[in-house]
Amino acid sequence: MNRPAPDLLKPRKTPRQMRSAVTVEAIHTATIQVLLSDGVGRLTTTRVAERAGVSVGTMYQYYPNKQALLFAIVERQLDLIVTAMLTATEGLEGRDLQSVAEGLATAWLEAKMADVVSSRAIYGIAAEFDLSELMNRAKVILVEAISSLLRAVPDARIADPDSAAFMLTALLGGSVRVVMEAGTAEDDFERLRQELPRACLGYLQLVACEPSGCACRSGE
Amino acid sequence: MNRPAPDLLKPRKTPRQMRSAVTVEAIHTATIQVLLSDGVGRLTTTRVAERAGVSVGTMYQYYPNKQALLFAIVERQLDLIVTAMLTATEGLEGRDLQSVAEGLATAWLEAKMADVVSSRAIYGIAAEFDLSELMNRAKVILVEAISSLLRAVPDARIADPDSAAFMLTALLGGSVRVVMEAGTAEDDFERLRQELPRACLGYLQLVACEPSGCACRSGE
DNA sequence: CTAAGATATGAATGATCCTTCAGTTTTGGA
DNA sequence: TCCAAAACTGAAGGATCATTCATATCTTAG
Repeated sequence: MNRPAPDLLKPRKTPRQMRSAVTVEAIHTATIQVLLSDGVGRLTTTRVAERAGVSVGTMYQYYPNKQALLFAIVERQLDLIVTAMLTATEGLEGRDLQSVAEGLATAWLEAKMADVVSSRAIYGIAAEFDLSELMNRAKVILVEAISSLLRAVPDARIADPDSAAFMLTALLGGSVRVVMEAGTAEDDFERLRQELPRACLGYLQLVACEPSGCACRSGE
Repeated sequence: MNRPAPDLLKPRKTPRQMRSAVTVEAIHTATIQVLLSDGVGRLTTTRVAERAGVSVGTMYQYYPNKQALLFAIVERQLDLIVTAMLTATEGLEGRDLQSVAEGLATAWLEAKMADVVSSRAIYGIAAEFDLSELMNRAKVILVEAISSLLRAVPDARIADPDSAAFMLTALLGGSVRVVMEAGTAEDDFERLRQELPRACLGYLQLVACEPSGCACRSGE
């Protein structure tokens, strides 16, 4: 949809003085604010600069164009999520099926909820620019980590850990996204917090059962 | 984010002659095509008109503005999905838990896959304009239908059918969306087709188990 | 066949926006 | 203190776009 040369998307220069670091940070948060209050379609370089208390030219000193700015935001946010999930999986290594299922769900929810604002903002960018490359890179890492985590579950043998991991990321990512985009109904979030861990557990129990007769042994 | 007077979003007039009906249809499909090839951000009234083989003015005879055009597209697509799901739930009334779970999953997949193009296009619109009202209306209908469907399952008592229905729509809608947006990898679709029904079944079995001791009786 | 209504045209308008760059201000080391 | 590098400024260029409206063409009832 939109695949410009990659050099055109990287930041122009890194801040050397303290003040410019502050500026970059200001631009960063201003972008997210504008993204939320006005939407991607109304996100303007001028508007961002204004909100950041900076002139447009300054913005272009750090980002070669608007898209680069947005990509930087996405990348940072994606990194946050991925590392959060990676540390979560580390902590779950070797735990039983129920702990793993619920651990993954709550870790994901926590990571997303920690910065609902940024998360929601990113969903907006995704529509306008082609983020599939960035997203896929993150997805691959996650699927791999979860897959090996599933292999290490002591109380269950999952038939196809890769498929299961793939499906888990789709379930986690998708459901949270849908609910977040739908609105701010605190009710819905509460339900999600309650049901998402169950959904993960239910799915894992099922794919763990399949090869041999089902017993649904896991903790209950 | 974007909440204009509703009258400004309704079509201006309905075609009276055959030729205008053709025109409207052409505009409709052209919009989707442009949406896919260029993205929402590059969707231009001129571009749409060109693609439809029509002049810009013609477009404005039927839609008061660009947003109205996009809303019309979304509404139509949403209707398709909802009615598809409603007929599916009708057919599942009274069936056992496994049939219901798998029936819902495959119905959803079928509805979305039937017109991947339009579905994907809509995901794009969602970011730019506030579709939460339209989406919510559809969601409410679906949740209600699924909830009552769950109540009628003979071989299981679901503790909180409303929550379960809510969660099911989130799982279905979210996972399919995520996979569709990620790219066109046929592999992923295949996995989804295989795993989504299981995910639904696993979740339902779990929430059906909970109140009293679990036995995981359902068909296997 | 004809007029009235329906439909289509597309240049012009006015607005918005991204990006640049010549010039100014600030910083930090010598 | 002084200056070269680093940061910052914002008006202006150049491009795109949504929307309008005066005009032209088509359709159909009578």
